[in-house]
Amino acid sequence: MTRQDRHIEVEDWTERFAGPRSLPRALRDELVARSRIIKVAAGKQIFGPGQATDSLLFLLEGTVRVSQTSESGREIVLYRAVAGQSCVMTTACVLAEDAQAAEGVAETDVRAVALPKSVFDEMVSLSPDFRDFVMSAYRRRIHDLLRVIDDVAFGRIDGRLANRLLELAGTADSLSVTHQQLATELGTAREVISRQLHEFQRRGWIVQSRGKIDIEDRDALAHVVDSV
Amino acid sequence: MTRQDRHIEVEDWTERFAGPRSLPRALRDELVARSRIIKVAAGKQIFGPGQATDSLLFLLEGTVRVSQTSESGREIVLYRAVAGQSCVMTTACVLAEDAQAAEGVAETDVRAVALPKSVFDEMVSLSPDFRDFVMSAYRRRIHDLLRVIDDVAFGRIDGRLANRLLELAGTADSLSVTHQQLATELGTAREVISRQLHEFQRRGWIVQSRGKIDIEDRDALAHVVDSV
DNA sequence: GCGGCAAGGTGACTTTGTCACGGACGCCAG
DNA sequence: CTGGCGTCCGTGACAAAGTCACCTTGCCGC
Repeated sequence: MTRQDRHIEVEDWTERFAGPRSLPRALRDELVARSRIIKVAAGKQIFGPGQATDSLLFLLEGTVRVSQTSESGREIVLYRAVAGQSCVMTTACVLAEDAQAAEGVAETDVRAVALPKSVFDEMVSLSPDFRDFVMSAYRRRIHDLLRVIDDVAFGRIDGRLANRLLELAGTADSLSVTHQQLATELGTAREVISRQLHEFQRRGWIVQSRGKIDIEDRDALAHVVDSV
Repeated sequence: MTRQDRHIEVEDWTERFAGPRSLPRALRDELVARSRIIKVAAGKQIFGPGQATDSLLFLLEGTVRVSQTSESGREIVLYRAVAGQSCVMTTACVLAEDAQAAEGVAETDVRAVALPKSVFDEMVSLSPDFRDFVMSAYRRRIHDLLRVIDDVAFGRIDGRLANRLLELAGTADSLSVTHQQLATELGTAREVISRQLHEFQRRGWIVQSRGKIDIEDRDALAHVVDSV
């Protein structure tokens, strides 16, 4: 990456995250010097237990899946950080400090700004906009976690599964995913997913093939989601 | 409360939460004028859906139980904010902004500083110590929520119940609590709790009477907690 | 074609949640 | 004291979800 490219990137992200109004020129110049743009290939772990990071990541492109693994080895997806949404801070900072079993994995190729903690602190103190951004990021995460708790504690898995299928598919009507991956999404066991998908297929809502699911009846699936 | 009392309170809490070092005299004086000490009786709701608050609470005395209720009416306790611990900010701010189903209830009589949002923002921008305090409060909450998710998704209820019994009892070996209350703590149904307690009693770990549980064998209960 | 491996299927069983009761206890009015 | 009433708790039958063990099927490289 040339120096010019890098400068362009920085101009871009400081305006996106901090707001041009409240970020003094001097501070921005210092940020140019003290941050760097990193790329992570799809599938790589970005943060996780036993991996102390002292920088925070701000997504420019790609999505990061954040999940938690229990002692017994079972896993559940907590949320996704998606570039382009309002909230693009991976909570590396939060989760890395607990030596918890939370980890973040790049789901696609990821491009992000790595901001050292010291710089982060400066920005928080100097830029009200940046501060708002950080606060709303935390709020958003807590909101996501509350949703997970509600689903896991009170939701039925048929509805939760139907929901994930529609979410993961987006506008497409076919998605490549294994039963095990879906089980991990929902924090349950593969057999449970297999049985539910079998039932969905029996009803003609989906068609399964190895590692792939075709959605045949969106409305029926959507109906299951909120019938719960 | 006399003017003198009030001043003492303020001296007290600003030093506790913001650190004397980094809070300018002028700001502190303004805080004296712009905050107030409130009291809440045990059992009263402090924040909840449909109750917009524009001030934040910092606990001086008492404990606040924060729980979430699903559409179906089932409830689960998310965490407790306890005065005297490092983290005493109720997340009214966070949870109130989502019109979510999270609510905070005073478990004991509560005394707290009510800080208007505008003053909160000023303090965040002016005091690094206060900022750290707020950040670590958020971290702590997220940590608590991750624990809840782990328990609900992967934990067995016998272990979770034994854990709550020991937590709620503290050092006492008797606690006044109904099966329904315990069910709410764990986000499950009363019948489930009744059956488990029946089993605990059969094994001689506890003795039940109406609305009351006597702990007979702490070690056995503690062993169930981590056998899970 | 074939060996090996990951994906998926299945049955038996346990644990947890749901539903519909009914009985027990405390408390207060008559 | 007695009859109601509300809360608390017990229980059985069932449904939903998770666990365990083992099997089959499709796929890919050789």
